[in-house]
Amino acid sequence: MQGTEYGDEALKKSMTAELRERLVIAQKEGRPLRVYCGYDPTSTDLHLGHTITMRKLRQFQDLGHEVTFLIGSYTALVGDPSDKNKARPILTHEQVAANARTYSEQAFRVLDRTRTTVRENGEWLSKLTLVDLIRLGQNFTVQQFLARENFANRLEKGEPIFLHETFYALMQGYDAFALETDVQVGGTDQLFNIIVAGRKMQEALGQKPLVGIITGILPGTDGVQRMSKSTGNVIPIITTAEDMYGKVMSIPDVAMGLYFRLVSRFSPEEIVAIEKGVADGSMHPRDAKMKISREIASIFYGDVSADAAQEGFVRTFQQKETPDEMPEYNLRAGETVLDVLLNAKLAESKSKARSLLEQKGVRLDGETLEKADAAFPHPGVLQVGKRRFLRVK
RNA sequence: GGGCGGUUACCCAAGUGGCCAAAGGGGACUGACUGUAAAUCAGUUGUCAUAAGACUUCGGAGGUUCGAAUCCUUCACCGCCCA
Repeated sequence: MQGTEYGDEALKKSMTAELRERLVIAQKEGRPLRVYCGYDPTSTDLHLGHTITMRKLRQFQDLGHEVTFLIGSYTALVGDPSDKNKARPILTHEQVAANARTYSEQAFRVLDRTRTTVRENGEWLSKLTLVDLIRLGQNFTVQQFLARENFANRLEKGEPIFLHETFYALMQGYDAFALETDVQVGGTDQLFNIIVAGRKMQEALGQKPLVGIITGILPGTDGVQRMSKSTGNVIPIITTAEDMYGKVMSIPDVAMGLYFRLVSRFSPEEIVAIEKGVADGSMHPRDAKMKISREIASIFYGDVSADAAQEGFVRTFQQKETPDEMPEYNLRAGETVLDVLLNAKLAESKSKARSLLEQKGVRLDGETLEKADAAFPHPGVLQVGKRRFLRVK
């Protein structure tokens, strides 16, 4: 139950007890637990936030249980209203299919490919008839939905709650039934979908209600809002060790604890020791953050790449040397400073490029460039702001 | 189906005929300070133009006016109340 976040002690206790009980039952029956977590293919990239539940799945996997990586091909067509102030845009079949393709491949960065079943909930959800759906709906009341925090908030603010959004929980509950789920893993935003919808649905359809493993939610690089592509604060899985290391280094200190607990392999004792060190001043918070950055880069890219990323980071940002690797740009005859900034996509418009120059945010080999319309002085390392570099040749 | 209110830039939100490219806040970006942290301070934040200025933008379309985010018509969408 490490790294879980139920927001309610009683629920945590009962879930812990039920999990124990379920393990005993499964052992008697000589079968592993059926564990799943669903991921809606709403974008092409998985990010660090997704990996919390994936790591939980991995733990079950390593203990010999049966894990299903469920792609919410059908639920993505509806859009989960969880933790959203607004209704999500509805995706088309084509978008969902395209996103789903890339998902499982990324997931195997964490999951054991040979022991993972990948399924899509379209398999069973597409077969439900309207009458089936209505029958499923008989197990729930409007009040139960209105009691949910996010719906209640929207109701109070006079914002729309669309009828289709209520179907999402039903669909997810039906997934739990279709997979004969023993254990479902999900973030706190999934509390309702798992604990209310999933369990109730299973009970109504004659199954033993599942045990919910509810994990904490990882804040994004801003340190406050949940990591999500639409917020623009994600650390993607598919990137480079350098990028991943740098992005973790840029999170605010207050978010460090959650990163340690949710997405690292450090033991609770190690984490407490590090935090104690930071608190009593024996460890610089920067060094603690370097630890977690290296750790995360290492999980996805291995120790060698993680160490290299760390070295590069220290050289570039602590010793202010130019990084070894950076994008390159071939200077063409007659190009001005403005042209280069624009063509290399370091600025999105001429106005923006000009203001970067005015604000002394553009340097060539360490020298501040100021004249937008002057010919580009000479090949060298162009730096925009603190972290963007370009080798102009 | 009826009555009322609403739709403004990345987001929230002010503006109800010229002083509006549009207050304020958030976010983002740049600089200072730092630990590529936070906080703080200063600046930038529609496009084009060295500049003067020009052009596009206030849900869509049309109209009134010398002049519209602001008035009128109409369409679309949202909320509230009534049924």
